[in-house]
Amino acid sequence: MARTTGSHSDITGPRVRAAALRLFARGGYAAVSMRAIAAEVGVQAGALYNYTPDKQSLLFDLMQAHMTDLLAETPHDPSRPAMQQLQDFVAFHIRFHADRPDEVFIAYMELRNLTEENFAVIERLRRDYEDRLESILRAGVASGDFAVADTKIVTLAIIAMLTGVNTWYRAGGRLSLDEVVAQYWDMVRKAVTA
Amino acid sequence: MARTTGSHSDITGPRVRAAALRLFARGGYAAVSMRAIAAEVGVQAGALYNYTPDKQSLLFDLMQAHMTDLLAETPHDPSRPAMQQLQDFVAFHIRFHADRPDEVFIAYMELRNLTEENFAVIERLRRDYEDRLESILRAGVASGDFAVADTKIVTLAIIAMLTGVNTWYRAGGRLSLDEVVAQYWDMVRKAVTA
DNA sequence: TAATTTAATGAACAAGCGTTCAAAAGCAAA
DNA sequence: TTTGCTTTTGAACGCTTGTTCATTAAATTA
Repeated sequence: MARTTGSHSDITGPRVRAAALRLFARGGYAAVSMRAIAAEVGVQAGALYNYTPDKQSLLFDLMQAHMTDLLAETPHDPSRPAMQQLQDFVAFHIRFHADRPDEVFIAYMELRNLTEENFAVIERLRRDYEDRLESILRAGVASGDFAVADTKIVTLAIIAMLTGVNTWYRAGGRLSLDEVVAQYWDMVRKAVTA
Repeated sequence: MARTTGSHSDITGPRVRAAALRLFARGGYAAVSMRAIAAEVGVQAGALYNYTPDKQSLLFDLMQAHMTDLLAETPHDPSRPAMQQLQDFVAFHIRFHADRPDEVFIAYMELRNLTEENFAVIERLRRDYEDRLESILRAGVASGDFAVADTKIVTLAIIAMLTGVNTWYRAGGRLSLDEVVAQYWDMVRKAVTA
């Protein structure tokens, strides 16, 4: 009994999500039709509704999965010095985001296409992630390692700067990811120290 | 003869652009219908076509006007020390963008909804703006004022960081724009010096 | 092989899309 | 008041949208 009552195909389901991810990232949620997603999967539009209740859930599930992964993988070790925690965070953020350009693009561009309830959920996860960084900054200020006047502003500035990497970085380009991480860490380190 | 043959209303035209700007910024280009824009202006959809050949031109004209304004107002005085040119640039960028949240939002979010030709035009203007900053960084490196390994990366990092202000800054909030400018200048200055 | 469950089809739905255009309305000059 | 031009209307066009559902096909279990 490999197939349980009520279960759906374990092949088509992931392909639907993958197609939605690709197409949403390239064309934008509003501009991508269910028929276009179905065509990418090689199926008729009606079949998609075996795997998602509606188009909105398709978007929301992608964004929620991305944010949940992000939070689950974020390094977190308060026992380490703040400076090293910050370095770990910078390296992690750049690498994690470089690995998932489509997810990142959607997470930043399609917020306004979420329903009010769904938006609140994603926004909360985003804030949780920001809080991880701000905690590090506050620890560094407390220990005297960082010279930061307003940890909230610096948090947002660092995240904006790091996420900006995704607008230009391409694997196999002029710079390796190691070099990118090193350069950004150099800027961040200098910006938060006296 | 206040009205010249072939001219269009000088009242409705600007209102159409203003409505398109507002609605595109709030809902996204693809999700905003011509009928919605018309309703915002208080007119029927057909009337819009007295002021724009099509929806695409409405978007393109808004973005082009924004980028042209940006470039026209960017401070540029190579005779000043690089450090002061950079400070001027940072202050200008933050203030200019804070004044035009809708235009900025559209300019960053709706690039993919431009036709290929229109995209090339906007992309070129964006690159021109980046080059302004990179010129300042190169001058500072040449004069020994800046310690920057890769001016291209630092250019993109600074612009991403500064533009990020628009995601959270609201007039009348916790911080004045002067304070925001001061904090960001502090970070940028430290990041580009040894 | 027969019975049962799951997955996909393909047509249909009401609604909305960008755009066009003949007709009507509004206004300035003569 | 009449003439001529500008602007708006309102209907219509062909097409696409998200979603539903009875039917068919396929695969699994018995």
